[in-house]
Amino acid sequence: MSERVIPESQRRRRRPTKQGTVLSEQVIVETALQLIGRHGAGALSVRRLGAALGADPSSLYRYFHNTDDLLLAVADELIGRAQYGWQATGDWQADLRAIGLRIHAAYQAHPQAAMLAAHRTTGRENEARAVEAILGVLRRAGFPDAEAVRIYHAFVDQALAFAAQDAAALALPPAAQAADLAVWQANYARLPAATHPNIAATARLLAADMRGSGYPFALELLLDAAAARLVAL
Amino acid sequence: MSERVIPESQRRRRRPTKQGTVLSEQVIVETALQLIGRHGAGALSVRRLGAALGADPSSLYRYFHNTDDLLLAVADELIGRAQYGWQATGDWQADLRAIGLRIHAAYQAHPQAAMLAAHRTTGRENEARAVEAILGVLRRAGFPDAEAVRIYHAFVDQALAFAAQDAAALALPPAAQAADLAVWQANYARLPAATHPNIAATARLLAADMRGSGYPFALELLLDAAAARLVAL
DNA sequence: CTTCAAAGGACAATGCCGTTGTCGTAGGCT
DNA sequence: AGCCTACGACAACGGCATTGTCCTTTGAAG
Repeated sequence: MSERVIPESQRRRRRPTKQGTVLSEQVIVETALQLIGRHGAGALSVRRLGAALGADPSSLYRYFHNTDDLLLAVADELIGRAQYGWQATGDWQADLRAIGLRIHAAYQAHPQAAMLAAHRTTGRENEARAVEAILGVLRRAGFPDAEAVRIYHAFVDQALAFAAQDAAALALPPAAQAADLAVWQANYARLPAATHPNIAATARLLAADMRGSGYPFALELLLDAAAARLVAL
Repeated sequence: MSERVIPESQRRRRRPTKQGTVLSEQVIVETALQLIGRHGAGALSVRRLGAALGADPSSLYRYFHNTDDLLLAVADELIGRAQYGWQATGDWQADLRAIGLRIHAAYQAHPQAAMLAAHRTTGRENEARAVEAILGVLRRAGFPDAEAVRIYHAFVDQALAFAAQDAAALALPPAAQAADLAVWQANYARLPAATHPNIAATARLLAADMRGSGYPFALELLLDAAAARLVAL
């Protein structure tokens, strides 16, 4: 076979599938996003995507080389969505907080794609725009260049790392997801004070706190520490 | 079949496989780590693991309920290795710094496994020991329980999230790894000041800083912020 | 209009995968 | 010495991504 993919721009024919769908990169990517959103993590397989589109699974290989290729196309869409509509306010802490939470939220909306996207440097337009914006906020806040770069690095890596981390939790099969949670609710709640005094003393608090993401608070700590450094200059 | 797993502690018989291996949780987990390390994360399948052990794939189900269970055991092994030989010093900041860097280092030693394991709550022995130790450091430092738990959450998730993030970079094929770096060295270095003034102004610093992990500095910021909160109590 | 190359959807097959029902053997207790 | 059953082995099932091949349909050229 060697190669059956034709770039979207060079497509001339549009032939409907047996069930009447007219395929295109756009339609496939959007359906994939819907599939992930509606039926959770494991739902994205070539077979199921084909079924959702009303097309034979193998037909998708006319549009993407393989599943990774497809997921990258989906991921590309996400990078843009994280920034969509953001505007600088002039308050650097508020701005960074907003950017951090936006990145986190955008990726949580599509956990499957997030896991792939979060640790790749694309060097493409949307990424460059984000780097530029964050560096701008820091430099305008008064951080010297070297310090701005260090904080940028910690800030962005932390946002992406947590995004991937929390996405991974969401992308788990429901059973495993429930099991992970149950560990805090049941397992740790029962450890005896004799062997695990600190866990026993805080079990209730742990079970409550570990339900959610650690990111918002971690972000707050990072912003606090950065502010302290700005003052100390 | 319903249930064929017997807890390691209650095992009495040790029957060698056809090829002579004597199975045990330990042997299986260690072989899994080797397999992942040598042939990549994709190499970990029940079938291949069975082959590497000289046992029928189905035999592993006498030791683990399913692959996820096995993966959790591998994850717990990594957590155990991170703590091996650690001792509290009484200086809470130094202690947390040491634990954080140890976790990070232990996972970097097995990048492929780290990617699979870093997102999971194992509920197993080594994890409980780590939770207990970290909570102990924070409570002894004087943080009230609720605050200790919040900081524990941020601290541990940050360590694991960065561990997974940096592991993913290490686990990339060398070519892709080089390409990622090149983005900072070449791509961003060439963006014109007209469109990306902040990147242009810091390109050299960026290229240098983005080579390494953002974790050590992010950890420092977290510890600084926590210390400030302790003082403010 | 008619023609006709080839785009692209469908089918079938390949070789993975995790998992489970079942069987027989041998380990170790009494 | 004899029994029970733990546990390794075998075989089979259904689902996965991917690919070789066929054949219908498209749409441009004449």
